[in-house]
Amino acid sequence: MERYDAATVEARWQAIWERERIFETANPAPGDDTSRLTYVLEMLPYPSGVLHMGHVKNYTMGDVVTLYRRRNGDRVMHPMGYDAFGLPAENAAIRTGQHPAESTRANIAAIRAQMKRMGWSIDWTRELSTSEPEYYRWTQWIFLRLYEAGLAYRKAAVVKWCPVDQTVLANEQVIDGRCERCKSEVEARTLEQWFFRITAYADRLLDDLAGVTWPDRVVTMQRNWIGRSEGAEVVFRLDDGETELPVFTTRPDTLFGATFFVMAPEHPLALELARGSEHEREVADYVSHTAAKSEVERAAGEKDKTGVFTGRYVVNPVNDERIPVWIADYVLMGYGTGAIMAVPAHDERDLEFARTFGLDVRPVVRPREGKVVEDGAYVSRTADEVLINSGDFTGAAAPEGRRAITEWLERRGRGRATVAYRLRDWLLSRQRYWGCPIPVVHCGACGIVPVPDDQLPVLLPHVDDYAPRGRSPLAAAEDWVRVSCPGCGGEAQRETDTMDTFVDSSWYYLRYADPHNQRAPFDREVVDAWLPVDQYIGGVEHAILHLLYARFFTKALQDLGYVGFSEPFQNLFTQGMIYYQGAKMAKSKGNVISPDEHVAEYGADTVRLYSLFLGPPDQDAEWFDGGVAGSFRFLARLWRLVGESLQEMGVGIPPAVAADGPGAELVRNTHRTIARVSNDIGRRFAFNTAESALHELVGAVMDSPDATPQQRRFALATAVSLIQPYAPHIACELWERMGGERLWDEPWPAADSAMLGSATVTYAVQVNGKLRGEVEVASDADETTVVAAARGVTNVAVHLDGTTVVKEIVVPGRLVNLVVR
RNA sequence: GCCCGGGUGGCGGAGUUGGUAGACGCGGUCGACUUAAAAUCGACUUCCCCGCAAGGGGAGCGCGAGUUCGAGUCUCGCCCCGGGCACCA
Repeated sequence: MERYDAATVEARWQAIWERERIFETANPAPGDDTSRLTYVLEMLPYPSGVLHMGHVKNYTMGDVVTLYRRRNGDRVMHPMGYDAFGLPAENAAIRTGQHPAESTRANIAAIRAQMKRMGWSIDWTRELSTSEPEYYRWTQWIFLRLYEAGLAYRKAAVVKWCPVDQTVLANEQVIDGRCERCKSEVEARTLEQWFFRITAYADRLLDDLAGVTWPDRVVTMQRNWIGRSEGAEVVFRLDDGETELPVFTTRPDTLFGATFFVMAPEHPLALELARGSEHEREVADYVSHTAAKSEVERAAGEKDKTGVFTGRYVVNPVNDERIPVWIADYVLMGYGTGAIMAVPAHDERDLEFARTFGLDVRPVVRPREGKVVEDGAYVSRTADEVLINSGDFTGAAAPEGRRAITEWLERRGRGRATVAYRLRDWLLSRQRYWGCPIPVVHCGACGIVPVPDDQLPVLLPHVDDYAPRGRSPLAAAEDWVRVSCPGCGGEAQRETDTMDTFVDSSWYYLRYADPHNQRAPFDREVVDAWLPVDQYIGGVEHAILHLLYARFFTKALQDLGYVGFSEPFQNLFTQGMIYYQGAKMAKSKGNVISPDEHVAEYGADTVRLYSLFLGPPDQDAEWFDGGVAGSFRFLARLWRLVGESLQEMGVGIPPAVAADGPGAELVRNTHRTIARVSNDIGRRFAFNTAESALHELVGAVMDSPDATPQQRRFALATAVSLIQPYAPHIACELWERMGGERLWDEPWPAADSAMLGSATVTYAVQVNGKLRGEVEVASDADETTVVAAARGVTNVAVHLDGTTVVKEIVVPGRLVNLVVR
């Protein structure tokens, strides 16, 4: 047989697969059995350049799962698309002068070509791009449905502004006070912006995590992000006797320990309180000073407490005590009510503040056991505490005290049990060009008017100057902005902000199911048949943003009756990142390896194989170029061995062969390999060790010259069959040469459980836990026989000499340990 | 500070319910084939000690304890690396 030439083999099979359209999976017809419908999905790429090795690993993993499941009888949908709107394309466009629509189109074409060259079994009839009007028309449509439901709303708010990208950012896109993308410090601005009311779903987003099979750390990250805290709202009254100032606390049991009261500088009443008093100037200075501080200074800086006294007091509802009101930036406007009761005896931050400004510290709980530090202040973490200095509640255990005080407040209308969340509403407006237009019109007479469905899509106009200037570049497209109001017909303006890209990717997995629907984003019956996604695969960097937003969309669409399920992704697998030369492989780091060179040198099968051989798929891995050759050698060896086998016995694929003669072990080994590979791919997601098992099997063929040609063929044919999910081109080629047909239609090999064991087993023999020898016995030998054989091993006997065996431990099939004295 | 991962040869990593640590691959050394090289095939490749050798002994999975006949794996206390959150009341 000629030498293995990947390029020829791969071109041939890719042509066959395309001609036979084997990657396409039609939607179920009415009445079809839907029980085997399976949806395997990898996160769609962002077309800012070509694919790199991280993508290769991601999509190869999805392809292995897809091919494996197909051969196990599933009808698998495996689609692909492009998350094509967004800042990187636009920023690149500003640099290069190429319009984002053009660069995006070019990048998509390049990526598509790469994907086809990799031989991934993608159903191209379902391909979509979020920047195409056929897609974003429905993004707009969904926005309008959320708007009608009150889940999209507009409000003026202090928002995070990126001065470089010249746009607002969602909370989730601010990392340590810096823009997630360009790393510049974000600023605070007050703007009218669009929000999605994701907070309305906080509890469900939290509770439904129990029903999905996701990595623990992703679940934990989402939980922390939502940040649910149970506690109470306690209403303090200002010394004017009227103004009510509620606070949120998780520790109503410490209410008697409140010795002062603190409001955030952004609190609407902050300036009001000191007006006309001697404190007015100081308070005003402090408020404007903290407003000028950047997020970075405020968040990452020292935790030194600063603040000013307002000269005002509030009354503690539980004991009518007057306590001073301070303004301090350690209280955040965005959480709870923007004001707190300070209990310095039992809260670190309050204590630090009290010490800085000489305020009272009054302990009101005491641990049943344990030390009380200094003046009785300590930060409590245990539930085992008792109330002290707390009026009628003194002596109660803390949990009871908590309940009792909350009820007491509730009865008097001075408070109630409540829940606070860290999660904020999702700010979706962006003052940028390359995004989905928000389909509303601003009319002087009617206010905000949604664009009627029959006028969708609101097309993104072509503008030549899309450089950001703090307002959307769309505002410059005056002809486009000017529109007649759909309500009154009067003169009106289009909304010029575009949507956050994460809106586009929050529903794409639904569109795949019904990608050409012209009347609706998707048909409910179709999505209900396919979804939730059975296996979602992507980078862990999306643990919060994308996954949280997509879950929110699914739940909102369920409530509106458009889908019949509440979670989009039943099983999630997060792959680790690929490092190269010690850094994350990323375009911004300039250390991106494209698969193209390696594919040109060794072929797609080799690159696919090596991308999953690097290590456990959920862990980060270092790419190193030298390793690719090893995967190629393996395929070339398999190729050669099949060639030799063909010379030896011609074509034929034996369904099973007997385990007898010198090749018996090879046959058993083959069955064990089937079991290992199936378990590793199907259950463990251990793609690297499945490959190792196949290496071993091929090695065993070379080590078994005495096996019969049929036995060797059986082992080789099985190896070819098992390698197909990883290296489908060479597998199909060799399978065909051995006399098989359409390997992708062949059922996945089944291991004969009777063949999994060997005729004999090797026992390790230990004396007092130390390995002293090995002994081979029949695998059905009983314990007595095994122990006798173990004692007979020369080196074991030496170590037993002059001792008494007090205990014999036999682990069946593995080891004997003789405990001696 | 809190919450997750991770730490095993020269390197990437195996080690499934506690049971022969180092599978598989990379790299390296030696050998076969070859005029030669490449390719391929074979042997060796954790460290130390004894032995010409076959073989034997000891140590060893970040560090220190513990449980156990037996610990990379379980428990406790630390150290280091990576990630997430971080004044969230």
